[in-house]
Amino acid sequence: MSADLFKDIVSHSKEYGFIFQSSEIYDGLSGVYDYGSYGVELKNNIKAYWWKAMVQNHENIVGLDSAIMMHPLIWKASGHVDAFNDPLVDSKASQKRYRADVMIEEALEKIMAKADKEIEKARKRFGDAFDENKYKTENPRVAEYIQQYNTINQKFVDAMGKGDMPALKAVIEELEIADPVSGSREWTDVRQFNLMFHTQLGNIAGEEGKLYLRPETAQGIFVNFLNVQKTTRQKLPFGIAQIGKAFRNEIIARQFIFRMREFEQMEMQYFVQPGTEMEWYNYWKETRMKWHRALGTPESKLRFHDHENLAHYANAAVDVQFDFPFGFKELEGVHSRTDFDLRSHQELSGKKLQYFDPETNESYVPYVVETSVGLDRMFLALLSNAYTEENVPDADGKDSTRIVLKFHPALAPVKCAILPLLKNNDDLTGLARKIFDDLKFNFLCQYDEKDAIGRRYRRQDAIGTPYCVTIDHQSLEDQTVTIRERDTLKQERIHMSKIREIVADGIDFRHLFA
RNA sequence: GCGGGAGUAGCUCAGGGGUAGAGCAUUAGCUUCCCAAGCUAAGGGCCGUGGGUUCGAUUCCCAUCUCCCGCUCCA
Repeated sequence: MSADLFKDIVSHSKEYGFIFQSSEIYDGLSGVYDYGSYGVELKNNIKAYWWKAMVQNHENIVGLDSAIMMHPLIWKASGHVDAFNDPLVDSKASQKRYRADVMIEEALEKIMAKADKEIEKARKRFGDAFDENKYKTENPRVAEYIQQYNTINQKFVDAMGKGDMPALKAVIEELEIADPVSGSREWTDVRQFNLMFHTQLGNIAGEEGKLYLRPETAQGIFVNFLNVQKTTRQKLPFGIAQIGKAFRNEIIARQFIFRMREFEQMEMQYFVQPGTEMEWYNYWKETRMKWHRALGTPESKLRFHDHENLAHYANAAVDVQFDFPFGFKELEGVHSRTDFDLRSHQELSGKKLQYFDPETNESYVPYVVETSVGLDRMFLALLSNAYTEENVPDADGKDSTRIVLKFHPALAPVKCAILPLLKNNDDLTGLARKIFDDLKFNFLCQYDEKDAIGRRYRRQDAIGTPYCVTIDHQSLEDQTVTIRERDTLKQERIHMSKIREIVADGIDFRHLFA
């Protein structure tokens, strides 16, 4: 059921120009998608809503658009170079996947644990006379454990240092590591997965010119922290917001635009006085949830999910999850990032990244609370939530189905369709054209005279247009038109001079901030 | 990446060893004053791609690419 719904949404996205597979005529490019003409409108509207909520409505949050390409040392400082080069290995028996380095470390710890156990036993036996160092070298069993640990650990460290995957596999075999699920010792080759895409600067490929495409926008904010703070004269706490592309070489990109290799983030880093970070963490957690709920998304489809395993930089982390057709998944992350990033950059660059607090008269590295929404995920969440198949009465009053995208009017790609009731009447089409030419300066409108009026309404429903204005014979006499509301199908006859006001009010972002 | 399923018109799909169909959609014309209307006509597919078997492959076999489901990962 939900799998079918998901397929329907994917088909609808293509058929109505929201999302296309990248490079489709060349068989596509895995995990990359293009946004079609209505898709880009929706996406731009989501960005506008976020930017208004974050930058425009907070005097102490300012924008930034940092470059995708950055100095490679930034990714060294951020931990991405070291922390996201995972060697992975699969069990052939159970097909379970494991981190090779984690598995080896665990096996090595077990060996050390055996040695420690022997030592503890001996300590109890010999009491005060026990000489641990002597025992370690002279007891054959303990000495062997330690010897084994040292030699294998050395091989492990060497292999990791060189990125030698076959050597890692050899270590796994030497340690006789078995898959905990199947008990099998049959492993695939160890493979390296690099999270970041490489590219190079200049014409000559070499270590010096090696660059990464950013895997998150946040670092562009951190390295500009002082530039922005000084030029905008901000005092703590204050935030820097950025919307931009990021790239991750995902092991497996799946579920349509949910996990893509090229994607877009809407991030805000909020710089706070150390010690106040949890206060702000809670503030942003609630504030961001309100932002999502304001769009009319049912409460049952949004929830918090606390992180149990924290990333290397965080001391608290929570996801805002949305109930996608394939289950509850992360939509946005709110993270307390401590001073990890700024401190790392300060150390590696040798430049001070500190804030001078005039109140306490001291300088310190601020703590950071991050909010990070996946723009593409937001798009998919809105699309999933908006997609509705429902029965409505047809011309004879019988049931017919329609597919309608019930976007919040402020986010809908096209705001208003202008429809002359008949195509073969110059007076009707002429007046409709005049209305269209006037309204098009205010918002995205569509003029459509093709096909029966009912079909045109359905076409607009399929792309989520909130208002349809129809020009009929009465319009020629008294300058009134009918305006149809997408969700209720209700029509109201209004004077044509009122159209702009009604549509403008309906699509006003203001309603999202009530 | 592993296992399973799928790829035929823009969309949803049928078919089948002898170079392809339906419905909807699209375009044009006529008709029609309000929720997928009717009539007429047109355009659009080397049946995902490459190889093999065969006199002949879109159909059978192999490989590959892409998508879906599960496992796994997710700053």
